[in-house]
Amino acid sequence: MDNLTLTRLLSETADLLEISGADSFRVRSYRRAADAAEQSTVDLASLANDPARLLEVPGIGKSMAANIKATVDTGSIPLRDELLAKYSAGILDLLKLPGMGPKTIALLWDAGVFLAPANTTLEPAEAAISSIDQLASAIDAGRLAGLPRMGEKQIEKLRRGIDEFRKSAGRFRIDEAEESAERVIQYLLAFPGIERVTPAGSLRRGRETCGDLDLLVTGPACEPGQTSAAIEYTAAFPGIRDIIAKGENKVSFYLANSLQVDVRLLPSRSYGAALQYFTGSKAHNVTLRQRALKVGYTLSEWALARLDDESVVASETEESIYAALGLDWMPPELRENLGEIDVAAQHKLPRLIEQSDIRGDVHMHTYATDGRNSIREMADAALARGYQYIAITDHSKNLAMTNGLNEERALEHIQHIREIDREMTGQIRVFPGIEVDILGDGELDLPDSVLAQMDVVIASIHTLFNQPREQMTERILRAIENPYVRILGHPTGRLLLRREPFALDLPSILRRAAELGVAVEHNAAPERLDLSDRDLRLAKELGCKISVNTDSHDTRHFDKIRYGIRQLRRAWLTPGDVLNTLGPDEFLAALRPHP
DNA sequence: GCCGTTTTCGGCCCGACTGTTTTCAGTCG
Repeated sequence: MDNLTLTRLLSETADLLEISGADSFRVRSYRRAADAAEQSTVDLASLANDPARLLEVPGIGKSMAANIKATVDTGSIPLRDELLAKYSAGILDLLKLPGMGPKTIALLWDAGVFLAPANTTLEPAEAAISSIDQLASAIDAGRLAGLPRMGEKQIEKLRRGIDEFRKSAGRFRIDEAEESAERVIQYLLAFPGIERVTPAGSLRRGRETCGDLDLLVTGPACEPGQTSAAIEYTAAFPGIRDIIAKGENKVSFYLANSLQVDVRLLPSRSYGAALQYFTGSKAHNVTLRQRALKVGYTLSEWALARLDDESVVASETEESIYAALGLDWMPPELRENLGEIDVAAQHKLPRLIEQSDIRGDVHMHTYATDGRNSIREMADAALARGYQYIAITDHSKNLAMTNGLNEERALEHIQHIREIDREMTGQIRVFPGIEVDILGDGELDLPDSVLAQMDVVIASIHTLFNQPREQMTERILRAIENPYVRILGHPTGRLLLRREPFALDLPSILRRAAELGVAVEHNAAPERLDLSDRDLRLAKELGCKISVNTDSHDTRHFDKIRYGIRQLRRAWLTPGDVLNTLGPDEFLAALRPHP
């Protein structure tokens, strides 16, 4: 039972409780426990028989500890099973529909919308329809009309929501969301009277995916009473597919790619409060507001104000709000309620790693294999970025598809790399390297005699990634035992939103890598970002060396480093935690020594 | 269901928008 499963079970229990009309604070405690499981770097299930340690986790009390134990023993939570027996599992999908909350589900449930239709002669495959499908057919059959709060518009909203759900269930990668945001921002800035547009929400916090886009807009056209022109202009953005809502201060719509965008117009005097509020995260804001209450203030998206006479204490900038609460300003990446507020109160926030700290990139390909540029072109592009070193790490022979290097070509390639390195003396170092493939049995596909010539040996899995978990784990553990391996490449193989990560026992791998001094790569490409912020925190806790690289196949790809950096920041990593902040000689010296 | 510098009981974050409810409930972030 991993934390992810536990998180799902706990939050499903919370959803079901809410539908059943349970006490909202009881629901909240299940959600808090789910959050705790999601964020924890320790496998909570492994502590099931150690209640004392479980109870140390904030949000876990006696009942939750018992629930966790039950999940280990039975694979589920008794309360969840009980509720699922009453409702059906598919009912949880309904919560994903816009406008559909627990109360409405309960209403529809009581009205019998989800009872199996009588007299069906459906084949079993067709009979197994989801609650969403049942809802759709209930709408079509007109069975919602006449129910309380179910007017024409409400029903139409549900119908649209179902279409939306079927078209794109899910989140958007941060780079895609960023690109969409940029288009809307450019459009908005063209309006006279709009001065500033700032993305808030998960995009500002640098999460790897975004569910929707929050854009905060300010300027003379956003002052109270003056907003109608700007609202109409916003609603006329040519990329809009459907308007969801249009009010005095807010327009919500779907873009053609189904990304939801919320544009909010704000008076400049509340800009800081709004930015703070809409940046979140929700958990961070809840804790912050509790803190405000304790000192006699109330915090909303409009201002931090005194409770007694409602006078405004701070509102124009985030800094002033945090300062009024005795806190240092916090980078958005830290605002996940993982202790940042306490640390900010002690004025001990770490100096997070920044893109400008990065002095080299040691994973990239050239047209010797599947890259698109030469060694020299890659080196020039890296130099133009201000890097002090790179490593050329083309593929090895097992990846025939990429024209991977065999022994002979690999040795030849090294000579070319060394030539370029000499040519560029005094400008940038170019290290010879290789991305060697880990075979199905954990062996590498090039002999040690070749690897011994390389400064940077990255071992990565490229094939057979569907092997069972134990086998995949064993395979990587064997590979990093090879004394020439200095970096474990894209360790989880995750391709965000396209493929599941490898099935792996990542903690065991990280632990062993730390023992051996093998660095673990954080692949910075947004479609990879293969170590989540939680994985990165674990890697740091275990004392792993971390190398952040772009795996560039093209000179233009170097810029992807920014996504990797944001993920590192979300994991509270400082320059000292990441090898690439070192200079060229120090970087090589920090890697596992050659035998 | 959790938690404690007022509390082992009695609290637990806040406001806007929507649709339909002529005064407010539900959803959302």
